[in-house]
Amino acid sequence: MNATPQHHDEHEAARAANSRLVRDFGLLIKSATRLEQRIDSALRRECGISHTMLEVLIRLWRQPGEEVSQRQLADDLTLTSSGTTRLIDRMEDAGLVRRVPSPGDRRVALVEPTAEGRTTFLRAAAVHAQVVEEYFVKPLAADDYARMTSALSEITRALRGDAG
Amino acid sequence: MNATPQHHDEHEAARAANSRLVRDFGLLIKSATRLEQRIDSALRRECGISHTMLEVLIRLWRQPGEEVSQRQLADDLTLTSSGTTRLIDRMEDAGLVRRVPSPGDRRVALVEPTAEGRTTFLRAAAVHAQVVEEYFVKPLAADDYARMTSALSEITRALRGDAG
DNA sequence: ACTCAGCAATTGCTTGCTCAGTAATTGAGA
DNA sequence: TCTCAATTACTGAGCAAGCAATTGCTGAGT
Repeated sequence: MNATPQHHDEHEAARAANSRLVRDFGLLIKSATRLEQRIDSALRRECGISHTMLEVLIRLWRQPGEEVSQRQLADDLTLTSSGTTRLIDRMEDAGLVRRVPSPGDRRVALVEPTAEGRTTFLRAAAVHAQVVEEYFVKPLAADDYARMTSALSEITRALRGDAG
Repeated sequence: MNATPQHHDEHEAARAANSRLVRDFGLLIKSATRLEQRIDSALRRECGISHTMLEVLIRLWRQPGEEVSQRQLADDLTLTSSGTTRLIDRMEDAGLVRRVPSPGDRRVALVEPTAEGRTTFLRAAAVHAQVVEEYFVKPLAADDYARMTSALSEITRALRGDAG
């Protein structure tokens, strides 16, 4: 046993790296990352779109008839406005959505799905559901699933609470 | 009420976008993404490192004395080997780690933390713990927290199970 | 002993994002 | 009515990741 400051720090570092908190939180990040990667590659392979694009399409059909601006999309997807601009560029090029000037405010561009966007969305949603079912629902007992989603709601609420 | 195929598809699309599965899974991705962003920006601001770099440091102190290759880091962090190469490049430039040729296999580069890496890690771990405590532990009842982590273990197990 | 399939790390190129800065438009207060 | 701070979208530059191809090395089968 050596009691130099270095040895003390090494011990502290090992403690920190193996703490409960670190381990558990790592699990959350890792599961989410891997799940998203899995969905993304399935969608690219089978529908030619990214997971982010699917999230846009989901948002566009959340409340049919609602006018959705890029700003709203940016907020809902946790993207910057420039990221959103270029995402919509790509989706427009792919024929999935179109930009329509807002009648009420000439600064905003509303985003609308096209007919092609709709058929792609229907296929993509099926792929998405299949992967989610397999790796999110199936591994969990029904009880755990319910608790998990309520816990996640709490977390997003806490995060939304303050700025940053 | 119009019964054209288009109307049927619109209805299907709205149903898909509002399904339980989609909503719940979106919650998981969004919480994880936002939490990670929050941690990343706190770490950059207060310690000058990214969240990914912290994950490397955590891994390096998981089993002190263990030899860790870039390949192992890549697997544990869910990164490609090229991504890992450049990540370690940056960390080496920042003085946090150093590459050491493996004595047993001249293909592999072992990654070791430096003294500076250790002090940075200790500060970063404190920042990390604080954010995790605030937005992951505190919003959850103790009971929910325990169930959540066991559920996450199940998910990672399911994901690890098959290739992908 | 030699070959060769396979693995570790690296590099060039591409993608998808952020940040910082810009231009047009809006709406609230003097 | 006019002004000006805030807001929307967009653009250029930069960064961190992935994919594909390359290099150097290893170890198993002949």
